[in-house]
Amino acid sequence: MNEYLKSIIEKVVNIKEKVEIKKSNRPDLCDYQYDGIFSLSKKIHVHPMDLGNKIVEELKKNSKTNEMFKEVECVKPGFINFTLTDEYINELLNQMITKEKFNIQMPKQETIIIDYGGANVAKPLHVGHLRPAIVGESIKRLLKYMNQFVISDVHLGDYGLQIGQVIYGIQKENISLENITLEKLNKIYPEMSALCKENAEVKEKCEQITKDLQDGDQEYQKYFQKILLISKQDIKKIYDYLDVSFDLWLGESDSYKYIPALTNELKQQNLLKESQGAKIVEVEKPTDKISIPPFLYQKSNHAYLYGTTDLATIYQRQLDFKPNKILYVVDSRQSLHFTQVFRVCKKLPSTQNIDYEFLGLGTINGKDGKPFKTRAGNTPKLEQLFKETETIFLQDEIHENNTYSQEDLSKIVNAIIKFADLQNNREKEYIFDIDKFSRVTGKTGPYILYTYLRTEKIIKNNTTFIDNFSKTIYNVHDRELRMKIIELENTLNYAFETRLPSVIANYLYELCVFINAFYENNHINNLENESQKKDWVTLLYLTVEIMKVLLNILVIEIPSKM
RNA sequence: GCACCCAUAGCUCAAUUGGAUAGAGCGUUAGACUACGGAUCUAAAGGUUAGGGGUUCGACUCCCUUUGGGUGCACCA
Repeated sequence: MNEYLKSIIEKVVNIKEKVEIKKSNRPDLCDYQYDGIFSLSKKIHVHPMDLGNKIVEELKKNSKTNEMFKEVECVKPGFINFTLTDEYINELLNQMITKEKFNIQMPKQETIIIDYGGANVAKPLHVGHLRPAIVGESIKRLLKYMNQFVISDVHLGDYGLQIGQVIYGIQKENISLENITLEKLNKIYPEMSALCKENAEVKEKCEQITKDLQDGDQEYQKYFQKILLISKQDIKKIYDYLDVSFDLWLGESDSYKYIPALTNELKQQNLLKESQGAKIVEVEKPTDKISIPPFLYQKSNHAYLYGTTDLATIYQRQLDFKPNKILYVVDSRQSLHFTQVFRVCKKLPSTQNIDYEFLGLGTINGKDGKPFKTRAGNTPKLEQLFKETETIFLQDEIHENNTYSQEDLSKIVNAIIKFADLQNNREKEYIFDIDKFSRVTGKTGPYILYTYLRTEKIIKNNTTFIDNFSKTIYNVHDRELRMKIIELENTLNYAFETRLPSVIANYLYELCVFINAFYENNHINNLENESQKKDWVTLLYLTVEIMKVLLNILVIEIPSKM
């Protein structure tokens, strides 16, 4: 459609212009609109109304126009309105149902590394880890669906001060290597973290342990390996529950062996500078309006920092995978840090050709608008949160006579949490209200699942009917649902470009609203007209296929019942 | 102190990146079940898009400014 209009416009005005037909926001007037007339008319000094009419006239000369559009008109300066013919809508739907991936045109393939776990070893996953996991997994699936070659990396925080603190705690309490357990780790970390804040001497000791560990101290390495093993198992358990997976389970510690080569390259480029005993890289540009502080590469005690490992990790990835892009799905508060890291990368020959994207996440807040805490004032652990969600969901009297398998329950809990999270723009913070999210009415996971299941039931009862669409559309609800389905390509492309799973979540919700309206007003089982029945079953079949794909991108699995 | 982000219906959020009359859910009010899963559907009420100025044919969207919130600014990650 865009290409077609573009060719006509080029013919009329004789200049090349990006042409995009948008979905109309005046559905009473038309299905689609083109609103670029004003800027065009300014360029060639013609009145917008005259230009609009001229383009419409040219369009109407072409027989293709009559096949596609029932109406093409310019009723107001600046706009051309398009209304599709039923035949053309059905033609598009037929292509969606017969061709692979709904006949969506895919962007060109690139190698993309996506970094989104960010869990820290030695502490249990809490609410703060929920968003990076869900949003990251969803973006990964979206990119894969859009034909990208994607490699995901959990990038564990496993070599920082917290390890030094935990090792210090273990030694202090005389725990032997084989007696280290998850419970003990979960207890020691917060204790030592607090202790370091009030006791400078202890903090210094922990820093020294961290440094020695990084330098390869045998004793500390043994502890580290054990902690890593225990902690990874625990982290994996939670990610498994969330259906979140990674191609690479690397961490900060894995990047250490690349630091010498990285340091070499920095020296070759003459980028390392001394400052107050530490080594830094200046990242400010002359064009900057604000000042960006220098990137801290190495501490004055010669220990490395998370920025160093971030750089070394990029260096490693560049060697292993030659990626076109690296995406970071992390807390927005890390924005400045990554600006610094990316700027250093852009100065180094081996990493400067990679595109870096910082995909920031807003925080999850409680009902009071402050960061989400339990009643006791702690950040809730994810395990607790899942259990609580389950309880709240089952409390609704609707479920009184229902029993759910544990498998279905966990799928429902996942749907509740994920749909709530993903429908929000990832850059903004949002209020976590589990009572609201668990409700079966409204814009919730359960509503989506309910819609899916009742629609799928019809198809299961009528499978033999699935076929191509005839040329007919039967009523307004029917047409609205078909129009919504046609929007799929635009939606996926937009979500892909913006890296916003919320675009998909919102589309899916709107699709459900149209399905339910269709469902209520059009009763398939009573139909005597076989052709119409076939059309409608086929329509619902296509809808369900689309829902399956979108739910998968949103990391939501479908339970056997609701 | 400097910088960045945010402010939209009573509440929680949209608005395809500058287009026509700013849309949903919850809540409120009024309707629809001898029908494929009523956990649904059909409607109504609810707005000076925080205030003020500017750019533009056109501004929730861009610029300036005031107010109110959040966040970040070198040896934590």
